[in-house]
Parts: sequence; C-alpha cells; structure tokens
Amino acid sequence: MVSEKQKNILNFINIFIEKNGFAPSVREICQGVSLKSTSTVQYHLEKLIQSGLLQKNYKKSRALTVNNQLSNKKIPILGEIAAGSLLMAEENVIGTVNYPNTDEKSDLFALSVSGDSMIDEGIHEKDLVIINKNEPIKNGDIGAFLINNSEGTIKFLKNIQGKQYLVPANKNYDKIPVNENIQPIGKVVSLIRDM
Amino acid sequence: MVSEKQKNILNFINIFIEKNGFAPSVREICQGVSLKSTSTVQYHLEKLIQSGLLQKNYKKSRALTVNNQLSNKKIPILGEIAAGSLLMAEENVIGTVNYPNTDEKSDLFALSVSGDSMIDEGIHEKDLVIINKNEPIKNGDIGAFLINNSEGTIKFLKNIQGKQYLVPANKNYDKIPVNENIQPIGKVVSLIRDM
DNA sequence: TTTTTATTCGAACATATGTACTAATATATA
DNA sequence: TATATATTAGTACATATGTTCGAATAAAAA
Repeated sequence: MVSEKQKNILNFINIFIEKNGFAPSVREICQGVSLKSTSTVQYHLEKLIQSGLLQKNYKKSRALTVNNQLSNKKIPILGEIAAGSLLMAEENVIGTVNYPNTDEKSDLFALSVSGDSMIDEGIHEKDLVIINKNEPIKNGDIGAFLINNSEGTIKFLKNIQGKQYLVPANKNYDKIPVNENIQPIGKVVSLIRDM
Repeated sequence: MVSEKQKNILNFINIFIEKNGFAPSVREICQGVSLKSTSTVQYHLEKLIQSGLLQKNYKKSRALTVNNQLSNKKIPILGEIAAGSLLMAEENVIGTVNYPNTDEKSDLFALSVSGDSMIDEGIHEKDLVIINKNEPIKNGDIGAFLINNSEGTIKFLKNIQGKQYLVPANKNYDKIPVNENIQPIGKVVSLIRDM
C-alpha cells in the first residue's frame, strides 16, 4: 500500500518534527528525500494521507501532522459518572492527564478513585485509574462499571460458581451480583498516584 | 518583563499547538488575541523571544516553538541499585518510561519495586515508583534510600521521639534507625502501575 | 508639562509555500 | 506485445505568510 519512498518521506517528516518542533515544508521534504519536484512530494503526501498515516491542512504551511501509532495522548479525567450516554460529556471533564505510549485504537479516560473499596489492591482514594473503553473486562480483571446508570465504581470482575460478580478488595464491602443494572465501561489498564 | 498581552499570546500559541499539532501563523495570532496588525504581533513575538519563552525561525512559516518548562521526559528505569556513585550507570538502566509534565530542574528516575515492605501503602511489587533526586525527603514522606551502599529500598521517613527511622508499611517488617549507613536518594513523587 | 517608552495600526513588500497542470519515464499487469 | 499504474520532473500560479517602515496613540517617567 505505502511504498518505500512514502515510508521514507514519513520518516523524514517524523525526524524533522522531532528535531525542529514544526513540520517541514514541501520543498524541504524534496531536499530531505532527494526529489527534485514539489509535485512529486505532493503526490506521495496524498498517498500517505489516503493511508491514514498523515494529516494535512489545505493551503496551510507546515501543517502536517503525523498519525503516530504510539503517541502521547492527553486523556480526559472524568469527575462523576453521571449516566452511560453522558459519560464523556464535556461538563464531566474535570481535567486532563498526559498518558504516554497510547495506541490510537484504545479509547482511554481517567477516573479519580473515590472510596476505599479497592484498598486491599493498593488502589487508594484520589488515585487516578486509566480505563480503556475498548478493552473487554475478563474474569479476574479490574474494571470500571456503571451501576443503575448513575454510580461509577471500580471492582474486580469474578466468576464464582458460574455467576459473575463485582468483587471489592475490601472485607468491609460485599460482592455485587452482575445483572442488567450493571454496565461495564472498560478495563482498568493503569494506575497513577502522585504524592 | 512580559506584559499581559504577551502572556496572552504565549498561551494562545500553546493552546493552538496543542489542538492542531502545528503553530499558528502571525495572522492567526492576530485573530486569536484580538489584534488588528500583524506588526503588533511581530512586536510581541520579539519580546517573548527576548524573554526566552519562545523560539522562532527566520522567514519560516509556523515555525514557532514554545520553550515549555513542562516537557515530556524520557526517564531511565533502574534495575538494581548497586552503589551510590554508580547509581545512574548505564549498565543498571533496564528501560525507560515516559513521564509527562516534568520541569527541567527535577532529576527523575524510576525504580521497579521489589518486595512487599510498602504493601499497606498500596505500593506493590513491580510497581514503578518515580523518584526525584532533587527533592528532599521530609518527615512523613516516602523516599528511596540506599542501605550499606548496596541495597536500595522504598520507605517512609519518620521522626519518632527525636530520632529518624525508615518505616515500612508492613507489620511483618521492623523500622530501621537512620544512621551513617543509610543514604537518602530522593523523594518518591509518583507511582505507576500497569495492569 | 515635556520626554521617553510601550503598544497598536495600516499598508506595502518580498518570498516562502501549497497547489495545479502537463508530460515523461519507469514499473507492473493483462 | 499492449495497457494500465506508479513515479518523477518541470513550470507556472495564487496566496499564505513573515517582514519592514512610518506614524499614531497610550502609558509611564522625568
């Protein structure tokens, strides 16, 4: 799909941005990859854009952005989980956190932990848990769940005698049987604690 | 030194880059900060460059780069703490981790936690603790220490009856009195756990 | 007040830069 | 072979963009 020359160009753009902090012009790409015509570069840029590896802004100078698979994503921190559909609503975003090495497929957000129901797993109040909405919660995983379309919570998902339960990591709390009132949000993939 | 308008412009540039992935043109800055003349913007850009907050490339379009104090740093992960002086030796670096929002003054490294001496604080084996060598460890802080110039450990630093101790967060371990064999490395400033 | 400094504007200029068009050449495919 | 596709080049164009100059205004200092 993408030729060697195109990979070459993409690589040049990446290195250029890394080094200079801004993208190269079409003519600078010419020089960088040993092509004599701007329209040849234009041609390859089109291909790269079609392949989804690059983005351009019509008629804007140096307005190339590379769709890196591993990029440093700014992901939203949600305060309250209000309701399923409103999950990512602007009004619930209380901040953002930089989260590195994120591939584009993962749909991440961060949640500030409230309560101590996972304390025995070393998940404290005010810790930031990173949740991937696109990663299914398997047996034994820690996941984020929405209860009664109103309350968000972090729990283990465990299969006990053929039935699924949300299991806290705190002896003072009981496990909750999974039923139609419980909606999985995504798997907890990381924990960040600032001290 | 820098006026409100200049801070305003710098902020606009920052947000623009964050959002678009490339810097604004002079005229886009005009619009963004409600100025009608490009030369006025030029004037302020000069000031910002003189203040060292911004960098420009002569006659290149959208070639502004912001000298951010908070950058995304790649910091080393140390395996074993061998000896004080050899602390950051290449051979001990077992990897790197991206750590965002780091100011230049802090001298950070990461340590993979071994053992369970801080388990009651929710610091698990294989968690990554981020340590700032330039931040002093105060009473009550969790810090990294080097014992007998050979063994590295994460503990609370606590003042008990006028004496300083390294205090574990695990009842199965005893506290260790601080003496000349114990060397502070830095404060634990963050915890990262991937699951 | 006068003088200096900071800020803003408008207009014009030079060119850096993205784009479009046509043609030539190479490479692959039928 | 002939036909289609991919790649490269050259030229020209339109304009987006950084830059410069002069002057007016506002704010601060003397």
